[in-house]
Parts: sequence; structure tokens; C-alpha cells
Amino acid sequence: MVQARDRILDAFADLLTVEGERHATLDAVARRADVSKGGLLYHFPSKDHLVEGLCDRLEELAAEDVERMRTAPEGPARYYIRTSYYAGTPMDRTLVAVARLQQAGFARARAVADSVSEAWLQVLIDGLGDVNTARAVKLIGDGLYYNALFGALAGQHTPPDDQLLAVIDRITGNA
Amino acid sequence: MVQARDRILDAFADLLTVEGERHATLDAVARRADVSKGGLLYHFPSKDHLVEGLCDRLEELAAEDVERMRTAPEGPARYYIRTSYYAGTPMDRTLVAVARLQQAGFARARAVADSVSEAWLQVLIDGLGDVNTARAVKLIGDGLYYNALFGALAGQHTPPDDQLLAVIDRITGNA
DNA sequence: GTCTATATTGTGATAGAC
DNA sequence: GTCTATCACAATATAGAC
Repeated sequence: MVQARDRILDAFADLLTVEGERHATLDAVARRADVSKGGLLYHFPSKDHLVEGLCDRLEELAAEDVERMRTAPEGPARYYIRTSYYAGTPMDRTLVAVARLQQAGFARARAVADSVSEAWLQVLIDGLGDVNTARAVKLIGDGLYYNALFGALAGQHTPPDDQLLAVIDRITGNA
Repeated sequence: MVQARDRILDAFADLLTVEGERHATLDAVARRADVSKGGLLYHFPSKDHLVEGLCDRLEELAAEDVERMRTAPEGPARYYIRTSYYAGTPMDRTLVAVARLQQAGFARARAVADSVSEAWLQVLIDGLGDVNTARAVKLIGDGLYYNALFGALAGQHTPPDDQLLAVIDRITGNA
């Protein structure tokens, strides 16, 4: 059995992603995590602590992702585009969940989302050598996430296909 | 004096955009629109009616925008990218506001945002003649809006500059 | 059409048993 | 560490005066 603390964070992230921030109440989170509200509040004394918990998790996962991106054999651009779509990985789910919190108006979520976004752009700039190209690639990735953000609620996701990757190669001057 | 109904919708949109959905309570909307809560609820009998009102407004504004995009002399791609950044136009403000509602979990907001997005893509496909190119341009525009969505809260927006438009021209094969 | 006052409900949080 | 029971408050909504 997974530890309750993690189960609770998972439940919170899922509700945020699938139902939207409005439906991610302490009550709903507790029910989905199979604990009582009291049990939940033992692990996270307030809703803000719950938000903190998810933001911390995103920071860890994003740091790992930035490292993978920096060392990807296919290059950071292709890596970024390939992974900038909602595939249901822990990282995806956490990122979308935090984005919802940010939209709802939680300051900490905004700060974390901002810093993660900046880190990705920096890797693209370093890897591609050109700021404008890096920005264009970053924007396409953002666009994919924007669609994931919306599509996750609707239940529809389309992975970036070879045609899109070909366009990326054209932008980056890669064959 | 602008009619109260419009003032209320404006206040609702502003709060959603600047403070986030959590802070766009009936109380806060009424205060900002300079009406009492009772006055607000005369025009919009429930919060869902308020959401409806904003979604209806977006549908109208988007229909006009799609028309301008279809007939833009610079072509739909450049038009789309140029206008896909938060400039504070009525259209921008309404779109970002509805996006926040969508993220919060209001079904109607999701449906409207979806249909608007689809309409824009269709114009790009018709104008550019190539689905893949159209999708890439659409994604960059989405990326700009994604950044607007996040930046609106942080108070930072950067308009798409000439460098980005040059990249767009490269993608669309335009000189 | 707009107000004040009030009712109702949902949500976040506490207290204390086990 | 987890539960039940309960509280306090904020948010939505109603009623009725003006």
C-alpha cells in the first residue's frame, strides 16, 4: 500500500486535472484517497499545505526533467516537443495540476510554474544557440501544453506526430 | 454610465484575469462593479448565469475575430500570431477569463473555448493550405496565449516581436 | 433596477477518541 | 496515524422594501 501522504497528493492532482480546481475540495480529495478528512488534515494541516506539497513535488520532477532534456541525444528541441504533451506521466499530471492551481490564484503555484518554464527555455537557448529559434520552439511546446491543459478536461490528447517534429527540424535547421 | 449588466461582466472578467478564479466571488464582483450583491443577482440570478454571460460574450467577439482573420491582408498566420498575445482588448480579456473558468471546471466554458479554438485552426488550414503548417502556427499562437494566461496573473506580457514573425514566415514559406 | 437583511449551503479547519 | 463529530466562516442564493 502506497503511503497515505502520496496517495493524497495523487488524489489531489487527479481531481485538479480531471474535474478542475473547483471540484478539488478537501472532502473530494479525502474520498478519492480513501482517507477521512481528519486523516487528510493530519498529513496536510491546511489546504495551502496541500498546495505546497504538490508544488514541491513539481519542483523535484521538473529538475530531473531538465537534466534529461539537457543530455538528450536527440537534442533539447526534439526532446521538449516530444514530451510536451499530456501522456499521463507523473510529471505531466503534476504540471497540469499545478497549472490549475495557478489559474485559480494560488501564489506559490504561480512562482513554481514560472521558474520551471524559465528553466526549460534556458536549456533550449543553450542547446540551440539562438534565442529566437529557442523561443519559437518553446512556444510550440507551450502550445502543446496549453492544449493538454484544455484537453485533459475534455479527455482528448493527441501526441505530437512526425509531421510536427519535421516542422521543428525545419525551424531549428536540423536536416 | 455603462449599463450595469456590462459593468458586472467586465468586473467578473477582470477579477478572473487578475486575481484568479478563486477570488472572483459574487461579493468581489459586485464591489468592483459598484453594485450591491442583490443588484448583481437581479441581472444574473446565479453564478452559473454569470458564467453563461461571459461565455456568450466570448462567442460573439470570437466570431468577429474569425472574420477579421479570414480577410486579413497580411494573411491568417501573421494575423493570428500578432493578435495571439494579451493586449488587453475586450476579446483578450474575455478569452483569458473564460480560460480561467474552464480550468476551474465549468463545463460551458470548456465547450466555448473548444469551439473557438477549432474555428481558428480551420481558418489557418484554409488559408495556408497545409494542415501540418497550420497546426504548427496554431501551436505557437496557443503558446503565446498560454504565456498570456500565466503572465496576466504575474503582470508581464511580451508582444510577439519581428523576430518571431520572421520565424513564422520561415515556417509558412512566406519570403 | 437596485438595495438591505437574512437564509442556506459548502468548504476549510478543530477537538478529542481510538 | 486515522477516525468521528463538530465548528466557524465564507460563498451562493432568497425575500421583500424602496
